[in-house]
Amino acid sequence: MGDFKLREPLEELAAQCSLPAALEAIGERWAFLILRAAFNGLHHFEEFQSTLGIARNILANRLGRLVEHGIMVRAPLPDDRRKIEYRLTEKGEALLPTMIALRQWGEVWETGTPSTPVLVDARDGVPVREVHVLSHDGRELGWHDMRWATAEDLARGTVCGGEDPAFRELAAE
Amino acid sequence: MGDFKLREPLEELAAQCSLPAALEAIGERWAFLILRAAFNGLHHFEEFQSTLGIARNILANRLGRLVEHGIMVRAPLPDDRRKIEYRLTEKGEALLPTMIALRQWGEVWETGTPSTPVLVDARDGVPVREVHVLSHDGRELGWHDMRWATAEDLARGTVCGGEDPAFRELAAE
DNA sequence: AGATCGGGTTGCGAATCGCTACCTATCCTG
DNA sequence: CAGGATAGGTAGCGATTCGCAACCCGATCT
Repeated sequence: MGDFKLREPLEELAAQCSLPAALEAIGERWAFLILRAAFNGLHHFEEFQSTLGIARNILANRLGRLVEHGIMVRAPLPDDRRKIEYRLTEKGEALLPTMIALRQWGEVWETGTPSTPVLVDARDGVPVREVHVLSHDGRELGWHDMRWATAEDLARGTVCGGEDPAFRELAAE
Repeated sequence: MGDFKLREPLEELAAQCSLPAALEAIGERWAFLILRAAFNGLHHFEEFQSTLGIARNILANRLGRLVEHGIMVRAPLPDDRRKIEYRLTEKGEALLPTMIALRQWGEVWETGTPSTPVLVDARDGVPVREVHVLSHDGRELGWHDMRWATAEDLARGTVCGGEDPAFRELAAE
C-alpha cells in the first residue's frame, strides 16, 4: 500500500498547455505546503510532519513524488545516517514565483492580512513587490490588457501593432 | 451524493500564512484547469466538460466551489434560460499571475516547449515576460537573493541596510 | 545491551474521484 | 402543443486516495 497510481486524463491536455504538466508534478494536496516548508528552511521528514500535521504515509508519498519529479533531492547525511535531508533543487526553487503569487493572492483575497514571515530582499531588507505579469517593456498587465495568440498570430504579426521592433525580434524565432 | 465535506487541517495553518487559505479555494484537482479554461474564454458547463474531459459531477462540484469562494459567478442567461454563464470575478482574474507563473514553470521544467496559445500584450502583440519576484526597486530576485523576515525584523529594520527610505516607508505600517 | 530517534510501511475506515446512467427545465420544430 | 434536442445538473457505484494509528527497522546514544 502507499503506492498510488497516476491519474491519466491530465496528460492528454498537456499536449496543448504545460499547466497540466505542472499540476501533475505539484498539483496534489500538500505538495505546495511541503514546498513552502522547504522554502522556510525545513529539511527533514519529522520537521515536515510535525509542522504540517500531515499523515506520515502521505508525507512519505509526497516527498517521494517530489523527488521523482526532480523538485527535491533526497540525501542521507554522512554524519548521522539515520537522517535524510530533503533539499530543493534548482527546479524546485524555480517554483518560488508561483508560490509567492499564490500566497499574495491569498493575502489579498482570502485572509486579508499579510502573512508572516515576509519575504524580503536580502540586500536591503525591503519586502518584495507583488508579483505581476509584465509586458516586454515592463508595464504591469491586468487580464484585460492581454490576449491569447496562436503560433500563426505570432509568426504573422497580425495581432495588432506588429510594427514594434521588439515584437519582430521575438516573432523571428 | 456530490456534496463533499471540507478537510480541516489546512485551516489551522492558515493562521500563519495565507498559502493554505489560497489552496483551500483553488488547491483541488481540476480547479486550476477550470480556471485556465475560463481565462481562455469558456463560460458554459458543457464547454468545460467537453474540453477538459472532467466527470460531470466533479465539474458541477468544482464550479459550485469556485462560485462559493467568489472566484466565479454563476449567471443564467436571460435570452436562453437553459444556459448558465460562469464568469471570472475580479478575484478570479487576480489568479492570472499565479496561473501564468505555474504554466511558465511547466514550460521550462516539464514540457520544455512553449505552450499554445501564448499570452501577449494586447497593445502590441508581444508575448508577456516571464513572471519573477521583483525587489522594491525592480530587480529580478532569485531565491538566494531573498530571506524571510518576521514582523519584528521589519519594525526594527535590523535585517541589513535599514537606511533605505522605501524600507522605512513600508515598515512604518 | 537496552532505550531512543529518524524515517518510514501497513491496515483499515472514511472521503473523494470518475464513469455511466438518469433527471429536469427549457427551447425548437412541425 | 406533441415530440425531440439541448443545457445543466444528480444518483449510484466501484476504484482511488486520505488520514489515523500502529508497527517496523536500522542507526545512535548511554
